[in-house]
Amino acid sequence: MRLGRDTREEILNAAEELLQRRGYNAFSYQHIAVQLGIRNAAIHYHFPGKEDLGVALVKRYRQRFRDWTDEVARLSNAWDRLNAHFQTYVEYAVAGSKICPGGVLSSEFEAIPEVMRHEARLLMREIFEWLIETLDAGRAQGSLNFIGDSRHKAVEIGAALQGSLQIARMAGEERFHQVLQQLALELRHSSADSLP
Amino acid sequence: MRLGRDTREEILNAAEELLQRRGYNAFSYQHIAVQLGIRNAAIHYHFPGKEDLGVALVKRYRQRFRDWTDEVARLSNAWDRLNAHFQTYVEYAVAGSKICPGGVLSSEFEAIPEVMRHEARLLMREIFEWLIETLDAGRAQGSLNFIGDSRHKAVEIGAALQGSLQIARMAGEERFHQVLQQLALELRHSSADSLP
DNA sequence: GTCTATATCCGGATAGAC
DNA sequence: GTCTATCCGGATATAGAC
Repeated sequence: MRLGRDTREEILNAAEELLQRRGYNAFSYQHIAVQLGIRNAAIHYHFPGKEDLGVALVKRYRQRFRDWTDEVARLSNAWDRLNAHFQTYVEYAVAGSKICPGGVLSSEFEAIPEVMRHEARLLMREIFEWLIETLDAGRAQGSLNFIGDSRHKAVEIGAALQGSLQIARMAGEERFHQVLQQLALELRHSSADSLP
Repeated sequence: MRLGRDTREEILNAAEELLQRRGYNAFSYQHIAVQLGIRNAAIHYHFPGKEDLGVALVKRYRQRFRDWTDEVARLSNAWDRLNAHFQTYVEYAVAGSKICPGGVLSSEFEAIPEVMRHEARLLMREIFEWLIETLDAGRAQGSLNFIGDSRHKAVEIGAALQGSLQIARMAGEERFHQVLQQLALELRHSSADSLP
């Protein structure tokens, strides 16, 4: 209605918020419609089916991540890049009971349309490839310390981030920050200085 | 119908399976009814409302965990106890795209009845209390090595387990085993023997 | 591009017979 | 304790006016 108002974008923004708060199957076109002050049918004009909306959301996450990696590529220190990645999750955490896209999509994996599953797999893969690269770079330059296979460490970190955001919902936001602190402690700890 | 058939138990078993595969909001009384070859209404006889069923499920998880901790308390080695805990998750993983109760409940936390949330919080707390105790015992006896606060490490481990089960769904079961391997490697690694 | 109105379906739930 | 029948509400979705 108003000049410059991009309804499609606003729908995506509202849907993204709802997705990370309630999950895919627990949000409806009604929720979005009420929030934007429009009608149900208006959303169907932009996204004929709910799965179209779902796919658009995941594609947007993927694009955003690509743009983001391009940006942080400037940072020469791998720990700084990894820390910047952590910040994404911090933003979810402080927003209050928001979980990460991967967390939503994997939890509901068996209950989302196949097209969405496909996009979700791609998103996952892209994130982990970046994580592995970053860990390898960090180990090579000495800004990150860890033992074992970087691919294993990457999944461990990704899983811990995803899991701790969810746990924070039930057990308090501190839980998330404690995990973040622990991850950092272990990655920055040179194995020379030992146990307490 | 048949002698000794306990419908209530069978409903719980089917529901538990569905919960960990599809999530709370994505399974219906229909799913259960079809699976057990009974009618919708029969389930309502045992569990008047869906939330009654949900609460019963979480209470059962809690009871099972209490029984389990009593059992493994025999093991004098903390690493053995922790490893036994890991086995619970391995069973979920090899069952194929099953995630852990905490993972389901925390992902859908904003979309489940308040009574379930309450039970879920208790379950979480009990698991983490046990994890912390176990880590402390392991550190004291030297069977577990880690740096930092045991409460932080406990959440890190719990989050990694929960997250990796979910990630395994999208990226393959190996991911879960890689995390398990990495966790073990780090916990059993004496900081004397250093990087490769 | 957004509306009203409506269609369809499904999940949760109840009443009452057996 | 399980059935049949039925109700209700919510969610996805479409048709057609504006």
